Amino acid sequence: MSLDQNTIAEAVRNAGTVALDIETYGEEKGGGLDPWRGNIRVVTLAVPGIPPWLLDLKQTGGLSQVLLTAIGRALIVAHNAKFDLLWLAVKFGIRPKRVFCTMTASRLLTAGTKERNGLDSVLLRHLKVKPEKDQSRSDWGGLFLTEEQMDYALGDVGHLHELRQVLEKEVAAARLAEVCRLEMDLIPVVLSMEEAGIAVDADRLGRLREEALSNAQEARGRLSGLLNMPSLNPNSTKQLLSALSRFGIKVENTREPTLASADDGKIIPLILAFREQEKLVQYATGLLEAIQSDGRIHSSFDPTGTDTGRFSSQNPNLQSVPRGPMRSCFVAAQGMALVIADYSQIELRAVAAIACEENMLAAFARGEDLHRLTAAAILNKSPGEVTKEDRQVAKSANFGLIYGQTADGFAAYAKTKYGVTLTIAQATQIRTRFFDSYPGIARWHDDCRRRAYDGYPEVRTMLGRRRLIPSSAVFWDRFTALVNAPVQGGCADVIKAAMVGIENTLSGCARLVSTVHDELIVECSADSANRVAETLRQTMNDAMRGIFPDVEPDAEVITGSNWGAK
DNA sequence: GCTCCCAGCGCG
DNA sequence: AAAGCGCGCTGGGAGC
Repeated sequence: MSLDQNTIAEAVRNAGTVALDIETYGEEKGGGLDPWRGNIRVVTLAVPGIPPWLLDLKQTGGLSQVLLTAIGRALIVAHNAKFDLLWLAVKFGIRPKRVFCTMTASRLLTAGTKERNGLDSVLLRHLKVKPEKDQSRSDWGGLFLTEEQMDYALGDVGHLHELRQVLEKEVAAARLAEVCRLEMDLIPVVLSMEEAGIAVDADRLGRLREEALSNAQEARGRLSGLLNMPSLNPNSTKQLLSALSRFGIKVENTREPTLASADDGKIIPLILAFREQEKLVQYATGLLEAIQSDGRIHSSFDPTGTDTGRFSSQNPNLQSVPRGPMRSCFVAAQGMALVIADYSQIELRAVAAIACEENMLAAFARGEDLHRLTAAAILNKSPGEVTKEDRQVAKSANFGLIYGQTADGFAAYAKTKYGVTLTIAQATQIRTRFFDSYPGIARWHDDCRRRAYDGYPEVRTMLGRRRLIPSSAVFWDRFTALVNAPVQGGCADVIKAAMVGIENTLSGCARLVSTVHDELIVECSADSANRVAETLRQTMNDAMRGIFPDVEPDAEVITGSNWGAK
């Protein structure tokens, strides 16, 4: 068996590239998808022009160091490469740096559509190859592999080199080569972030959970007492609606703003309190369950998990952890520190650059607070007169109106989100003044409206990332995609470029542990924190300038012992 | 007992 | 022509 592996290793070295795929299993539920709990059963490998090899690790007893070294130095071709490479990193300690992920390339080509990007679909679409019978959910932990399993595992890997060639051509033809390069360079970075995970103070999180649990139970008890319904389940909107109606509170749904507007000072506050505490319990419970034996949470981050190019995060989702005490439970390991960095007002800066909005660009160049500037403009005040409340209104104006919000929508949002009551006339006036103050934004919206009307089929970021607009899309969906995707996607390009940049500027002295859209969290030794923070700030600003050269960047960094330090 | 969808809500 | 955008997770409840 080791002879076989030497032969394979030599072929891999000669080819300089290897396509690979793994099959995994786990005793626990979900263990087959979790490299910290499951095991690799099969590794299939292929170099161009030679039939693929299958290594059954129960037969070979593992992978030889020679083969591992060869794989580690080769250009890896894989479908969902991050998955396979994470397992190889955790189980064998190899971390290839050159990667071509066929799923990523396919996703870049299909972003915005409902096309599937599983290997079967992609092979069928690009190579007209029919899939083997799916064995991915079969038992890969058995004593012997079945013929079907082996055919399936080999079939997965056998076409990957050819697929890569075809995809690279299509990517180039679609002018996606630049964003494709970025995404491929990013894969090892994201993988090492997942492998690092983020440390959690389980005791602290446990106490937080207990507290929220008792608060929730108390609210629930008082609620059922007040309504005289011992069996009421306040999680059921159906039960809640009928209970409320019997107490004279007629509402059409039980969403938070609806209930807030029907506040009776007794029942409603209890419902809202219950919901809030219940939500905290849910988060805390999920996070506690996700802590691995190393005391850290290794979430999955998916760089092409969205239509716009933003990351998605799951198992658990680290991009929706409530602000406040829960974030303080995410900590630096012993002797380490966290550097928390975020791009200040990055979406507004991106909009200013994309729309060539001179007033905004000038304000950023002067280092001004744009929410304050907007407040002065829409409320017809001088910047010195702007109150905190004014600034809140302006903030919601900046974020809402830019993405197409109507006057009605803006009034409703200001009310529910900031408790600021506006008449429709006031909201309309604010909207008018906003676009008068920022004529570049107005022209850009006109342009997008025209394209939406004309059925323009795609929208791109400055880097070239593309979101296709399905021909079935109605006017409004087209318009919002046209104004939103270049901004959200452009900002995603920026933070991704920064993450790749960090590999060069900070490798060895710091490691990425999490990211939340405009925020990077880095862990480093406590005594290097200040130096790391400054390098990180510069790297992030450089990445921003690389993509939006016309606007002043502003990355802000903070160091501390936990995520709540922000 | 399982799958699917919806309502609701956390984040940027 | 429609009424800001982008996600993931949970529990309830319908349907098979």
